[in-house]
Amino acid sequence: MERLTIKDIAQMVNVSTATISNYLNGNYSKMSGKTRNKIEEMIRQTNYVPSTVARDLATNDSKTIGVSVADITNPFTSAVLSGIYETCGNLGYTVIFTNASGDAMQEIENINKLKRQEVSGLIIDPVDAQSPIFKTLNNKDAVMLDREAVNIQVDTVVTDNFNAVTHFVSMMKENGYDEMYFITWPIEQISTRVTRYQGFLDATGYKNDDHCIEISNPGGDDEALKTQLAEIMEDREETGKKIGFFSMNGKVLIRLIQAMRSINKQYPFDYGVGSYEDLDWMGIMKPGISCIHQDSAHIGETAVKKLISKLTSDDEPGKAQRIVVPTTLKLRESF
Amino acid sequence: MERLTIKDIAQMVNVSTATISNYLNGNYSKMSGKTRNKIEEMIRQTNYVPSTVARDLATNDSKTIGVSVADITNPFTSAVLSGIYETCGNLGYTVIFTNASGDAMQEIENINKLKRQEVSGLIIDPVDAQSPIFKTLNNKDAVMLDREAVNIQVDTVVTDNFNAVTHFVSMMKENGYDEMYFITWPIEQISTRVTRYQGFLDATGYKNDDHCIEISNPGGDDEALKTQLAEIMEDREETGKKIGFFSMNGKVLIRLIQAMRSINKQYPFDYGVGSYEDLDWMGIMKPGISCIHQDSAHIGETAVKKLISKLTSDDEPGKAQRIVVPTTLKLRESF
DNA sequence: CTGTTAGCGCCTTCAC
DNA sequence: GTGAAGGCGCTAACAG
Repeated sequence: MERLTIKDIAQMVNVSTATISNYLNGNYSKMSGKTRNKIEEMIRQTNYVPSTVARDLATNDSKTIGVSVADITNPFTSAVLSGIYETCGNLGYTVIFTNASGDAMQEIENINKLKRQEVSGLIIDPVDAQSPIFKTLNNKDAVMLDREAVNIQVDTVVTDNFNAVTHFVSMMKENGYDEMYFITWPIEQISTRVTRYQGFLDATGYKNDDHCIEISNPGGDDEALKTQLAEIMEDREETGKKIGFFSMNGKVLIRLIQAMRSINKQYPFDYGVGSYEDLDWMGIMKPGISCIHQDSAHIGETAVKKLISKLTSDDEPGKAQRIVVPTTLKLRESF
Repeated sequence: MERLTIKDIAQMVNVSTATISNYLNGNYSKMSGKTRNKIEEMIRQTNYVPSTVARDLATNDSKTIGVSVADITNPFTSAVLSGIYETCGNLGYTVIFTNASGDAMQEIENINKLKRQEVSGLIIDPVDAQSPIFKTLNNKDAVMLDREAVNIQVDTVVTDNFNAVTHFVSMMKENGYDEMYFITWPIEQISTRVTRYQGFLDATGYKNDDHCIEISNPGGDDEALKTQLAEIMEDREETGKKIGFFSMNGKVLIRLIQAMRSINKQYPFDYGVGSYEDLDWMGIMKPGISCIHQDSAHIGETAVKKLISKLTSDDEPGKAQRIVVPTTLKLRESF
């Protein structure tokens, strides 16, 4: 993919490679306007492009940041990645990206691979924030985001899950819902799920997990869910209580609505719903879905800025920080 | 991010760097089992990782493929990227990724940047397949996908847009739709849009563009669309014709449904709809949306395989090929 | 202003 | 089996 070297064009212009190098690095003060012009001309003519790998080797700085994402297929992730990419570009960094596809083992491999690539820094959207691999990270050159470890070792950018959910669910309660349910993929210590659930508990005041419905994420059939929902709804008919559901994310919401539909229940008449995550289709659903919106691209941007500021400063980073990014509410007609 | 070098561990084990290098490259036949063990042990102890950039420079082969995507935010794109990433990983390649965010200028920059990075090969999901930048590509080390140029210069992996749409729209006609409309973002010579539209024309037999509705993609307000739809629907009431719409993609479909709803029209009663693109929410829409499904990850996989087969073969690639990937239909209740 | 000269970390003959 | 030495393309002092 490459051909000419700095030496070639040095010969052609009849100067030393050092001068070309200086030209390449914008040190124009170190050469006459004349040679500068000649170099410029020659580079255009020959279509010469310097080798970044040689440069990286020489400077021992790749100006690339390695990214490991949990699952690129997730809309949240691609938005984050988009923010990361754009911000890196603005700051003169390249991104090399790896995808764990939701597999914690793959994630470990990815991180090792990135280290081998001599990236200047790491941004990680973890599958498993508790993975031992993260203990090997240095807070000087890494940032994590979204899911967080219980004792964070590196700066972590997270969404304001707790307050967002507390606020949202409180609103539902104010709207007269007597009984609320939190529906989610298995919580499994995953910080985002845990925190959203805590927000739910905080708003509702429930002391046990009777109002938490976990569904398996692979899909599978939802018979168990249907019967559980049927019972809840039946109960409602007897007591006349207004009941509401808060879904941990868009995919779970889809499952909920499908299951409800199969037992002939419609929101917002038979039940109220709200969801974490703001997806475009939520606006065109029969009654629109009220939800919590997080600015995913901004999360990526924040992570990059934090990382690069650490990379370019020479004082030690100190204790790992938790950087929280706010959310906004999108109120529609689903409750 | 790096510390030890090959020299360091050579000293520690008391052999030359060449031996270490041989070890690193699996040339175990070139050393005694004893030294091999010592080296292995030392590498584990010291946690030494060889520098890829030095290796790349020395071998002049980076084993990384550069990817330029049109817009990472598009679900199609992230699925493709996921396929690309996975396949590259299996084949021992790293991917470095750039995102044009739908901007043709940015795309040009990205491609130049990738070239500078000395990638072994390029995979491009173009914003503008006609961009002059693609004339600079070599069919030996590049593959394009999705959108294609009128005269392709490099192998291009595309979806079977024409047949998919022809087939789908024909089915709608068979279901009794007397009049069909194709709704789309501005076609603007973009091959995927052009081809889908041609499939539509083929199925319907329309000779002019009276049944093509273009909407602007930024969003904006859809007043024009609403009045246009209102007229069409009014006409329908007079003539009693059954009318159907085919949407070029999921986002356009959302706009269509929203506009229809604002004039109080519901599918499948007042009109029928179908769409290109299969998104998860289409299954939970009031009546489910019938659509055309494309296996995006498979497109990425196909592109990678084609590329790597070219990179590793030493005969010239010859004329650029068009590789078409099939689609499947998902029939639900929207028409 | 311009050229010389060491490296950067690894690979690869080519002798020993 | 092992080591010495040159080189990959570029940068960064240091001289001149």
